[in-house]
Amino acid sequence: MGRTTSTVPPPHAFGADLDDTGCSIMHVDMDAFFASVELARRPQLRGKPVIVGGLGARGVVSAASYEARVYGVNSAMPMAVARKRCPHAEFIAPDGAEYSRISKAVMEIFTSYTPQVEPLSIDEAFLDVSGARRLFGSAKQIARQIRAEVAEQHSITCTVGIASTKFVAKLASTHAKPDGLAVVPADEVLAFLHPLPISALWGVGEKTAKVIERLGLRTVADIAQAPLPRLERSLGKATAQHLRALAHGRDHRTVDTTRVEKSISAETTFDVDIDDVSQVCTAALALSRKVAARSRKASLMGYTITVKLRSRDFSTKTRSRTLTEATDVAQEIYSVAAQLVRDNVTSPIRLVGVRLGGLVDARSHAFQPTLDSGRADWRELERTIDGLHTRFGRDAVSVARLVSKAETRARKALEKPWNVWGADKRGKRDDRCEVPAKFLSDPPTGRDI
DNA sequence: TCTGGGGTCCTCAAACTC
DNA sequence: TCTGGAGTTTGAGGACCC
Repeated sequence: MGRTTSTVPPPHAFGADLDDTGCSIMHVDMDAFFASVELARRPQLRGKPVIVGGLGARGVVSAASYEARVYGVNSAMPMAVARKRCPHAEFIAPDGAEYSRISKAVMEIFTSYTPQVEPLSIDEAFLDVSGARRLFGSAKQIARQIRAEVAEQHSITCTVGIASTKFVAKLASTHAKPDGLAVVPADEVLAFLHPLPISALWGVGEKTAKVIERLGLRTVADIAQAPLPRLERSLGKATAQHLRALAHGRDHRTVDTTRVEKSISAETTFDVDIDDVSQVCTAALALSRKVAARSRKASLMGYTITVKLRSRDFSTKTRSRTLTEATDVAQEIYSVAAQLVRDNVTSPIRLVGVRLGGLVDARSHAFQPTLDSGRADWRELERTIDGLHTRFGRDAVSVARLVSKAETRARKALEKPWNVWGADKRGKRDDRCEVPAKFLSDPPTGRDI
């Protein structure tokens, strides 16, 4: 979200009124998306600097309005720094559900012009409009209509880059921000690309830029002219060939509407570093539940469970284990994650994460009950809890270990079996959210639940 | 200034298989 | 049956993206 380092646009080969013949790839990027959504629903804040991000001790900026950027506030910046630079800004915690809702609605506008839409993240997408021209006009005309519709329906602005390839379209939108439209004509691609710094290339971040600079290369033109073996020695074969192709304006990737998720993860950073393994395990339990619930919602199961541990010095350790059967059961994910945590926590931890990888479609992948009959029971229980969360909200049911003492006290007054296992308050079994009979008479036990 | 969270992809080395 | 080499798989770490 606007994380790309701003570079000086080349003086030529780029603009809103240039020839778009042969340019059917569009990159649409919402401007300061999270901040714009907040401004749209709180118009009284318009004109004020708005900063969206984690408000905790270790939060960072997720998005800053352009008024805040004037003060040097950018995304990924520690919130403490943002507060110093722009103390009078409006600071808002992110509302992921609302951003997802608006994102979905905006993507629907895109698909009303072409089915060839590849969402890249919550706030940007590639569109291939080659098949939409007869109906809606040139790429530029389509871009203008899309921008107008997004602004009219959601009171937020977006920027569109149009080019013959995805990479150049993306660069064009980066340079046209905010609230802009830019075309890079097919025969002007090299004139547009070559003056840019190496960091403009997709895949060149801080580390790679340093390696390339050590070779004495500064611009995209330098990469295009450098001997390939020299690049390969420093960057590895794949990266060198990739960057070299981009520097020559070659990008054969098409707009891909069939991207599938490869992993589902959740992580959390503690307000203070934790050296108590059991506390790290408790966090891992909450993360395992989150990952499992999301994988069930997406009808996915995974084979590989990875735990990520970040220490005080920011060094990061990942440890994984691959199961013989795919799972979407929190209890299974957690039992592996907890073991990995216990085996690998040797110093205070600032971040713990849990990832489920090796994903397969749960609908075409039969769940394998093992000799341990509890496996199917746990799955059934967790599916029931999913239903309760959908109907009554995420606070309706939780795991005792994850409920704070204050909440526990508050719940004492309501402490009846039906409050825990999903029946209604009159004590009747809920026929729409069936709870496994086993757990009504014999709730699950175990060290961690 | 002190660094979130959710992802993907690449590289390298070790383990495994043939 | 043992052994070495080549190819494949897996795990770990790092870099990058938004």
